[in-house]
Amino acid sequence: MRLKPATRPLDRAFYARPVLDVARDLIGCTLMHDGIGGVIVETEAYHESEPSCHAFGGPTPRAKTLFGDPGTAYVYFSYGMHTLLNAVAEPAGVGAAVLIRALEPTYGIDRMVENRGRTRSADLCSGPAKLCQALGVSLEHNESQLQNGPVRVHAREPTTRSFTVVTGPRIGISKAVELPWRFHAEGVEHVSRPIRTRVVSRDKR
DNA sequence: CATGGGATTGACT
DNA sequence: GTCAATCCCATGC
Repeated sequence: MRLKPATRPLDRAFYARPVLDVARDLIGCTLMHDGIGGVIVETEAYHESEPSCHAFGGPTPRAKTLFGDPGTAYVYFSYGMHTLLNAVAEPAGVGAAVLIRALEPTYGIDRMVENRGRTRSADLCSGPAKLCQALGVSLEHNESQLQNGPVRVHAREPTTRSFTVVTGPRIGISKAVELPWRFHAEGVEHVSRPIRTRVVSRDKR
């Protein structure tokens, strides 16, 4: 059993691309915090041009992070109790980010169990708030850098199996619900909710 | 300053 | 399937 990813963190250029590309390509990469982490299996894209994005109303105090440098962590508090983690994408000045929605638990699983108060693997990181709790990601990490900060995203590891990426509508929003901006690895049980979707990338690796 | 709405989750019918 | 918990932040007066 490995203790940490063998690959380097993704660099700023990875995030400085169209947010849909970043969302798709984050599938299969590894999210880490404090020795705890897993393979990203589900993401959603948000962009200032559509009303479900927090950047839609411009750079308000909360949303200003979204307009910052690509690769910045955007962490915010939702429903009075949940923390959600995003990776800021597109060039600085454009408000866009990728919500990390689910992981396949890989590193520090015993500590995930501790943090979550659940034992089943599929209950540890199968949701955007669950994975933050499992990894200990909190509001303090807002505006930290994913390339070299406490929370990092590593490039796809050679040992990660190949998979197909599928896409469909985003979850839990009330505006722009029709956009197929949710991505996940097909057939993975660690997603927040399986969906009927179309294939965008087959046998990715 | 007062109000209302969530990019969710877990418990329950 | 339904529903409450709980608080930051955006909006409006």
